[in-house]
Amino acid sequence: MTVLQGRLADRDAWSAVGECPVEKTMALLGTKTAMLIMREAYYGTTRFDDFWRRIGVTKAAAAARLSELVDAGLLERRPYREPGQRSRDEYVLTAAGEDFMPVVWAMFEWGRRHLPNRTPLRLAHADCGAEASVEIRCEKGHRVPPDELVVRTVRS
Amino acid sequence: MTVLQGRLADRDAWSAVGECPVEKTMALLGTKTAMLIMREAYYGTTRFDDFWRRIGVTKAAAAARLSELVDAGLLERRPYREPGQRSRDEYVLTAAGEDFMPVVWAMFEWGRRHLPNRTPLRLAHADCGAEASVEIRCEKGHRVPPDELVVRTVRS
DNA sequence: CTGTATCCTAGTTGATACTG
DNA sequence: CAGTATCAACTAGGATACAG
Repeated sequence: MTVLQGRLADRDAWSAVGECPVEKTMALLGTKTAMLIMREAYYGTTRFDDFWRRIGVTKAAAAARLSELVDAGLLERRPYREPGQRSRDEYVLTAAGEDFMPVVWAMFEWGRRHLPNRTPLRLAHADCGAEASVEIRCEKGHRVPPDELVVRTVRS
Repeated sequence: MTVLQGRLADRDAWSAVGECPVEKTMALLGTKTAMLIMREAYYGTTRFDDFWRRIGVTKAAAAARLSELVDAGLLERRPYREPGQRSRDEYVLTAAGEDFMPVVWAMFEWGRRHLPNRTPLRLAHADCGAEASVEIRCEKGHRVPPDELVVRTVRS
């Protein structure tokens, strides 16, 4: 499958190189609740009450994860005011939060295809109506199959 | 951002529709160790001893996660024999395991871009040498930006 | 090299009650 | 509606020892 290329002879040294971004990302977002909050945000949810009820977790869990996601810069608290109500906060996606979409939708697609379920939900491209999914592509636009993907080092 | 389309008037019902694949995927693979095992498998690791040492977890944790990944069908135990040694098992990727690549590499790319780190590692397309990343595309080949992605229901 | 067994700690979550 | 505060349950993971 994937082949490692670069200057490091000792494969064991790779894991230490700069500390893996996968590991750091999991440390930050590797909980069921955080991932589902992001899914909800992509669905368009912004209010606290909608988050915890739609996800099906307790308010305590939702509040803890929401705060972490705000601190991590994926969501932003933005004040809003319903007519006749006091000002409250809603949680809106930041650019970094939108950039996280491939992770969530890649999980969605993998689960949809490889786990038993009957979800009628599909990703689609609004502009042309075709179904969408998550793929690995190179800068030249080629689709990159597993056996053509390599991990290599770049010199700083 | 993402807009929900379909026949369901009540947004609260969406989360219940078929049970979300993201949630199921997280239940199965939502641990740091499982995700790093998949990363290692993509790096080309197949031996038990390499897995736990390169990932930096205990043998107990690695063994538990490896068994789960085998049960879930992402990895397969395959007997091999070193000359003069008894037969042992190695862990090799299945088709379902390869399909999981977009999840791991999407995390890799997000972490690399949005978390402080100096990893010199980059994904690349072996055939043409260009850098690679994970993107959302529709069947017609259009790149789908966040605001053009929708989730809709299909009738069974 | 490829694990298993045991004990212990830390983090996530559920349940429930309370506040503005 | 939008949280906070507690407490208890479960699980992942580290440390260590042992085994084929």
